[in-house]
Amino acid sequence: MRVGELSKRSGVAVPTIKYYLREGLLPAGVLTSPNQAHYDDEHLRRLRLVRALVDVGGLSIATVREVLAAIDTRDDSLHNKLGAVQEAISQPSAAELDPLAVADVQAFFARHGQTECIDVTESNVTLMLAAALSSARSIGHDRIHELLDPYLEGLKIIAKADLEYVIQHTSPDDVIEAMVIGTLIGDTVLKAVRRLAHAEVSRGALSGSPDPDSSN
Amino acid sequence: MRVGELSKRSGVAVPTIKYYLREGLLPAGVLTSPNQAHYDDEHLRRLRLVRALVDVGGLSIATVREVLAAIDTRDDSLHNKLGAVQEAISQPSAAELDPLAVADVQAFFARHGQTECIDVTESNVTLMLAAALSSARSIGHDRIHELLDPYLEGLKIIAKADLEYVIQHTSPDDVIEAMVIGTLIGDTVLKAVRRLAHAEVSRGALSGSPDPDSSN
DNA sequence: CTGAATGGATAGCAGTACTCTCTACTATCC
DNA sequence: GGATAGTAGAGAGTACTGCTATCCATTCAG
Repeated sequence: MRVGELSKRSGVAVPTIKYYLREGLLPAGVLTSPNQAHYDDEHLRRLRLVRALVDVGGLSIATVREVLAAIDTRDDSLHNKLGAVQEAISQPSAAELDPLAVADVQAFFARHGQTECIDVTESNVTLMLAAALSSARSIGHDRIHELLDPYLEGLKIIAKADLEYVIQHTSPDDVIEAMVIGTLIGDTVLKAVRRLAHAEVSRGALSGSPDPDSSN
Repeated sequence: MRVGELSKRSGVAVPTIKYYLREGLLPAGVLTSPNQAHYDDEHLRRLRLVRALVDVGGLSIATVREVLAAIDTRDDSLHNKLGAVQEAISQPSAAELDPLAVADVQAFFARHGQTECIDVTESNVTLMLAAALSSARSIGHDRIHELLDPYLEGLKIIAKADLEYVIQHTSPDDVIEAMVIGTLIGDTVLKAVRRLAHAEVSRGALSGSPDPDSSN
């Protein structure tokens, strides 16, 4: 198909597709003549992936490029690839780290099997965690780290479901893509469902009248 | 204190503070003369809150303004206030909703006590959820809704921990602020811990050598 | 043959979050 | 009392992002 059809089928405007081509988010089509190129279903698929990363994941164009690069690394183990993708989609805030927050993270790791001291700056994921705890501390919430263990407990259930989903519903070729999408969409879904859970909980606990009629 | 000291104590540059004042994120100080104003600890506190919302929550200035407005509504029940804040911090993507995704959300509510049909467009939270499921569907993941129930199960544990944290560590005056911060920082923490959980899980399941040596 | 579409390139534009500059002042130290 | 530093308020300017618009030569479709 040509760019016009690609645009129609994906719902992405032609100039935007051209922009993505320029930015390297989309591989160039096969040139059949100096000003005619042919795009296939892989392009369509990739284009939809880009849109999903941007729309659902809220990723910047630069981050999308990193994620795609990680996905396209074909000569690496799935585990390493997933790690690379995770690094790409986990951009920590630039704020300074509170050493106490770093200690919180290290203690958390120590509690859960990590025997030796870890360096939180080694991974964006741990950095993100430490940065979040730092921010909490900076505004006076120095007990947030107490939430880490219950969070992990809940997330074990969630991560297990994630894994099962990926295993059941994707071919090996698509595992990484599914993990990215699942992670990003899952983040959004988790956010939303957590808010619903909060609302549910607050209905009983925080309502104007101290009415202990409910739930739990 | 004057703006210079406010800046020093908060780590926010004076021009930025002035910008926040202009944008209504920070109430004006008490003018002691035409070009002298006095700021107190409440300003400092609010300023740090703004920074936390921006840095940790990744909220836009406009969204921060909405959140603050919701927090400052003093004549409303906590539950309603929390709802308003949640609406403010839950900005769904603008993409079109897939009716099937909407049905997924409705089915989810039906499974969990909501007897009558809900209108997903009535709240940003449900809209966010439906939008995420729509995006998933648009790229061929039409089974993501199967994750909702396990997610809820995990999130019940998490939300309970959230509630306990808020009750134990905050005075009634600060409950809403703590919920906002806890929600936003919690989102980030959840993201990070979920990624760690994925890494943990993938180490066993996806490693290059199909080595069934581990875990669960 | 004609007109729409295409590839490729460059320029422009709207939004965001500041940041800079300027004009009055005021406050204070010497 | 004068130099110096700090301040309020307001508008313009900046850097970056993610498109969008325009242009041109070419080419394909009818």
